[in-house]
Amino acid sequence: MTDLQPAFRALADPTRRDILMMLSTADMTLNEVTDRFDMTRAAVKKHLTVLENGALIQSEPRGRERIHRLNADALKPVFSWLEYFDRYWDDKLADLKSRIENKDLPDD
Amino acid sequence: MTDLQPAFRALADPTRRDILMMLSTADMTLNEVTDRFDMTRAAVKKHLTVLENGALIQSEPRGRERIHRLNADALKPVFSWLEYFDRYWDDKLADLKSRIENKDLPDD
DNA sequence: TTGAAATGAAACCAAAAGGTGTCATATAAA
DNA sequence: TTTATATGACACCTTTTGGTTTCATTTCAA
Repeated sequence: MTDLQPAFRALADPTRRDILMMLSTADMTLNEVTDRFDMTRAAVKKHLTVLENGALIQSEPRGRERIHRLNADALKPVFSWLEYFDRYWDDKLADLKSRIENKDLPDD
Repeated sequence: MTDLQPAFRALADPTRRDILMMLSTADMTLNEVTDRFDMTRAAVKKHLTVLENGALIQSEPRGRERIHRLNADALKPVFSWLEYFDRYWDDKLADLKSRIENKDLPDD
């Protein structure tokens, strides 16, 4: 089984969750991410490292820059872990299923 | 909106995730939880406090004991937060929906 | 080719986290 | 009513975390 710890660890910080949200709309360089926070580039760099350790993002160099990209698939094991508990929800599966089914589906 | 931080914080530790799993099968006292870990009662007590701060468990005294119970509903906001990202999954919604639909449903 | 820009990396720091042991208090039981 | 049990609350310790500043390296651009 996959080691959930690096991913859960990465998700535990609000700044890192914000970064994930940001990267869901656009790939970004370190400087671009830093511009959106009130902290130093070095601090943001550390957050990106933690996210990358959890495989929640990937990055590759482009010239002197490095592009950071969301890797949403790495959230699947986390999602699955949580999913175990849905059988203990008061309203069970109903509301989750309805939420999922009301999304703008791709082409199925 | 709900403050996700206490819940994500609580989930970040593997011992606490184990405790949640344990409490999903049975309510337990502090001593009962402690028996299943290789750490002191005081340490387990702290974990229970963090879990309770995230509302992931609830507790009430019973005589000189205190019963700890899973509160799975508190995972819903976490689940919802993660759910945002499923649109970025490679295989989109297909596998999640199938997993959910294959559970032993209650009575619908 | 020289300077500016983007990142990497290290040393350092304060606070938070995860543990421990000890003592106090409340309740059950002999 | 003693005594044992279950928990609560501290004080304390070490490691991790989240942040900083500083310096080095790589690459683009004038």
